[in-house]
Amino acid sequence: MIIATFNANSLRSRLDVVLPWLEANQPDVLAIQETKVQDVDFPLDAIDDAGYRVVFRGQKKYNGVAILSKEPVTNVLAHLPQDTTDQARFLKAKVGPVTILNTYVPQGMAVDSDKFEYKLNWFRWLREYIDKNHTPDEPLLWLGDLNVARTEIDVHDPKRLWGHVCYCQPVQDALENVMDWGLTDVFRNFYPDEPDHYTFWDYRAINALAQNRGWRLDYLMATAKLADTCKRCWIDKEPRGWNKPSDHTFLVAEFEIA
DNA sequence: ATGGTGGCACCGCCA
Repeated sequence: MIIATFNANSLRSRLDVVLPWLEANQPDVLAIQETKVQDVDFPLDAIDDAGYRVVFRGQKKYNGVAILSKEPVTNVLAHLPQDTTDQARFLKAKVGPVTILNTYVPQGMAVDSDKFEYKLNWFRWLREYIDKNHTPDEPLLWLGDLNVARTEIDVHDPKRLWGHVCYCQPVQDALENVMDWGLTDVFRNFYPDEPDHYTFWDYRAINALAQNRGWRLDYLMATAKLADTCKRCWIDKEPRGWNKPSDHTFLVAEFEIA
């Protein structure tokens, strides 16, 4: 079972990347963040033609999440109950035995902003949600754009970037607190202590991708039961068919699970 | 270089 995650920065603008990637890689599941499309305008036909079922939750202009799957999807929940602002950042679905929590965690804007406080709260709400509704012995996968670089090897310039909303002590603590529930960083399991593995390159910075000035902000966080079945995990930097400067890329894992 | 550009929907906001 191949499961992937991708921040699209507008799904409709990135169909020319997503559709060929689906065709070439045939994942069982692709979780997408920042679809940036209202549900009424979701590109259902294109996804259907690619051979995928899809559940989604979007809103105008910002955020938006979707889960594409070859197999039927059940147990769908389209908002994090504790988050009363309802910003289309959370989508839960079950595919086969695996519960998938697809999230677009708030970026946070600035550490002294209300949005940063919202970001920290968001992690707390997620921890509360899984505490109440799941157990660590289930095959569960929390994935998506988590907007946190976990450690100094997850950013290209840790000295300069320390204090950024995606790389500072409060967000690292907030993320680890969710992981403490019983989740493991699947990619890091395969490449412990190796720097220079990134999933995001800021397209506003000149040559960020070419010089690998990136961040690791996207994750597959699995319970032990699921992580133990993971045979490989990789960041797919191949789909450079972007007609615009790149942003996030695909993070993929293969699980040996029915 | 503490900037930059792209996306969406509106006359700016967010990343």
